[in-house]
Amino acid sequence: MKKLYAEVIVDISHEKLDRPFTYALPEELREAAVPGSAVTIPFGNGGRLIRGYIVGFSDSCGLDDARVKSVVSLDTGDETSESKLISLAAWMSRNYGSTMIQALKTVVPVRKKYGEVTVTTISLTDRCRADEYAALCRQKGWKARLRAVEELMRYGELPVVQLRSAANVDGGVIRKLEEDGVAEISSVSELRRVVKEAETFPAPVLTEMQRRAVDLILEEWEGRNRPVLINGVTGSGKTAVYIELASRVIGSGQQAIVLIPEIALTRQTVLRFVRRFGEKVSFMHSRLSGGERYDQMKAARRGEVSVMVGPRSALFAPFPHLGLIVIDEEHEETYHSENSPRYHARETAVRRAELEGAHVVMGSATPSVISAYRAEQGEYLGVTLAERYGGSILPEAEIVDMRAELMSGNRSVISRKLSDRIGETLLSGNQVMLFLNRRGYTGSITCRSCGNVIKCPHCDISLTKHRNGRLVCHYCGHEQPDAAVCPACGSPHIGGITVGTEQVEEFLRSAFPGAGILRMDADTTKGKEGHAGILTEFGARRADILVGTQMIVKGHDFPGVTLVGVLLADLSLSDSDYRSAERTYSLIAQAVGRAGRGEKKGTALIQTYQPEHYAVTAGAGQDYRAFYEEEMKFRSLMSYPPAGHMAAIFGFSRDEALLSKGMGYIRRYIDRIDPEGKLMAIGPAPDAVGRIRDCYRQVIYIRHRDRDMLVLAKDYIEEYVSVNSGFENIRIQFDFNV
DNA sequence: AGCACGCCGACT
DNA sequence: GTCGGCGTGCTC
Repeated sequence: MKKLYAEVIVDISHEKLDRPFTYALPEELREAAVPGSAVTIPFGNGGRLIRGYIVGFSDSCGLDDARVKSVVSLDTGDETSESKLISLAAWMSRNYGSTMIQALKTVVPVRKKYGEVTVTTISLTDRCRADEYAALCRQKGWKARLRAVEELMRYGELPVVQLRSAANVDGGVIRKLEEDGVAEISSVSELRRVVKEAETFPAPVLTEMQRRAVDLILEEWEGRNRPVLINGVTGSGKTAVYIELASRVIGSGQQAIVLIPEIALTRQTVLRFVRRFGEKVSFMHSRLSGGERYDQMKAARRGEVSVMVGPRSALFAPFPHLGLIVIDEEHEETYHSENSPRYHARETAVRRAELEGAHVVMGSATPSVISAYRAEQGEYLGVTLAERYGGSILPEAEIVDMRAELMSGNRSVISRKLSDRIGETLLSGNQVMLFLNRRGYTGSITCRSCGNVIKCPHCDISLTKHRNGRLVCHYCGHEQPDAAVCPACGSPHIGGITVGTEQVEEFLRSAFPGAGILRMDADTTKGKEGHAGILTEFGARRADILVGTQMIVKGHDFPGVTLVGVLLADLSLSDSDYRSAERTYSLIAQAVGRAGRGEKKGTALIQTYQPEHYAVTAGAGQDYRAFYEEEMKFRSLMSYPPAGHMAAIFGFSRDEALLSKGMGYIRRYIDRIDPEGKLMAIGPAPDAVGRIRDCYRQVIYIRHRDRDMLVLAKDYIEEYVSVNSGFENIRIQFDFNV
């Protein structure tokens, strides 16, 4: 029988070792070994035994057989938090079709060069002794030790890493100092903490409705422990529920992870956790340096913090006794990773919780259709928070038909009605928020007379205008010439809509000369405190009108705002993928929810070219149920998720012709995988961005009723690609969360 | 990260 | 000569 080799990642977090090593796999271990298996292997010159993880197998090895060592044993049953994270990585690599190394890197952060991370400190045992020792070193000419002792004497105590670089010595020298009794190394760390000496406050008293939700969830935890989906209208106090549940978990000696979409936009949520749990809270954000991030993870591992608040990546905090994972705003797209492994934090959280016996609680005012579907199927426990906190009433929403506006001669982006309302609101001394929906802005073609959006005849997805002037479908590759008149009504007022926040601001300045106007978009928030600065200004009522893109509708409460205007509400409907209606509903409902958070009753005005579209009407009324029912009809009809399963196969290459050829072969191969023909494939077509840094990108979508079939197809395709030499210069990536 | 190897100055 | 610290480089 042929010899079998295992590719093994060694359990040493160091840049230089961050690659697989080949080991021979003894015959008796073959059966039980799978990718992700923990193994004991000899490593280094001394052949000392360390832990490693199998990431793959091969029956040949590229190097001299004599140099290859053997796997000593398979390690099972050692269920530390770390090894559970490794199995999570194995699951991710399998489920999302990435390599095990990529998955491991995502889950277990690899420590970059030493320098910034301070963990253990070294201190002098006794001053006189150090003096004597220094003299001895001088006499003996022990340069390295002398440098180290002198450095130590200067500070008395300092981090080991710092001493190593300052005195230019290695671990051996430092160990010698310890052996000779001059210094002692203490493992008391100096982790840089993000929360220091915060004052904590008792938990706020829950409302009757929140209390009922908590009880329902606690009861579920006692029994089936399904993931919980809280559908709570804006202002119903989901955060209070999260905090209550987190304190229960912490009270029983466990830890909690709180995922949020983006820290800049959810500052208030983070602050509430800090106010409640103080120093026990740590949070992560993109501005954190690698070292700081590493420190936060380390603090979690040691149990020095009990709550980790952060984006997607915080999901991998290595808590020893994870009890709860909260996913706030679970519908947000930032939970879906764009890099391999293209994991979804929601699914991965559920999997991690399963592995560690923890609970998952997610919440949203506008749940993703997928989660709502799972709740409906009983896979998740659905909990509803229907009332707004403090009894404040839902705003009155009105839909403005922009087609009529155009017909009566108003070609500006702001309707007369909205303009009038803005005037009234300013007069009464209240504030206005104008939300410009810029999703779908990239090149879709809308008729301004009838609201028709040009769609693909095969996919029911908006066509996108390419630079060559042709209209292209990103799903199936269908192409047609640009239209001069609307195919539905014949109007010549058809084309891409080009409106920016700047134009809106200009319009407002001329229409309301006295008003204070703030603009918030990618341009004005570049600075460090960009978001916070503008929001504080507006919150302090130093301006009357806030104009902005998506970012202004998320999270913030401004009691002074009584009017919210949504411009181009339906623009996101023309996003070229099947989730465009979901996104549109969510944006409109959130915008409407911003109006009238205080005592005063609010009004929302929704301007649209498609006033009868269900995403618009349901969004205006914040009627999730109505939206969901309609949307599920569409998804079922088209077998789009959650009615069916869908995956994307991406191909990347610098050679466009080669890529097209290779993807064409894959497409034909897919058609042969399932003899029943139930595996549907569309494409290949250029990806949403067809080329990045001279690397061409194409995508094939596959759909099937069962997800297992898609995973099977993935395995087949991977095999196909690895045995056919034509794919050497094409990178293939899978995404199971399209 | 941790270990061995080889270089180089110091001491018998 | 040879002993031992110190820096370098490699680990399947």
